[in-house]
Amino acid sequence: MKVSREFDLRKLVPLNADFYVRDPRCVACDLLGKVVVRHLGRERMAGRIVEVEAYLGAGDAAAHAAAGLTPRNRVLFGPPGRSYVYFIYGNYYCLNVSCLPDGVAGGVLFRALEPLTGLRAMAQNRGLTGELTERSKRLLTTGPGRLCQAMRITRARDNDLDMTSLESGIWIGDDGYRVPRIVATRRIGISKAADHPLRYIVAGNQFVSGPKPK
DNA sequence: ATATCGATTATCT
DNA sequence: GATAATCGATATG
Repeated sequence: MKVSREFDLRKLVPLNADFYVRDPRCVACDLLGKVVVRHLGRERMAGRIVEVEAYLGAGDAAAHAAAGLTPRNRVLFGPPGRSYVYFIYGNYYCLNVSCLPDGVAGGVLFRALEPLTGLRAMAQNRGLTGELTERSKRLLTTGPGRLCQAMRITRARDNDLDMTSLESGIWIGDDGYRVPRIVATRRIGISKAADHPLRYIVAGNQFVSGPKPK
């Protein structure tokens, strides 16, 4: 998949809030192939979305929103297209985007990106030294904790940002790229409601988490 | 290649 | 006090 050569940040059009006012399952599928852009001062990083998970509202026992509104998860209940960043396992952050209209909970977790620009900075943020090989590129943004570390996304600074705005530091754009094929599987790392196929991956993409396919 | 396990802390019960 | 939308290191086939 040689998208990086063709990638042009200037051709990226931000997704508007209406995009996110839908069932998280639809939003999740349609986010595959879109691009996450991170601005940090002069630093610019971007990666194509290749793996996501949908989290629903009260009916989804695995969703943070299932227990009702709390200070932590309030963004999920708020307006669409905003960043929900949470801290997990004492070490890592995970990035989500809120879905559905204000007052209705739902979100999509970003699980893996194919790095496009700013790979050097990402490697530095991840503490990786040495040459970037095809192998080590997979360690940059493959996995929800990794992609947050690579892009220096933290809850204190980056929770509840408007991801439809170029000004916010994290936004999502469409450059017209369309993914070849989508596969749905069970979600990773959950114990409740684990049997629903709400994880969506770009079939055959090397940057999807888990054992390397062939 | 797959399996197991420790790290480390915010959040909720 | 228990758990977690994880990762990386280590061990073993």
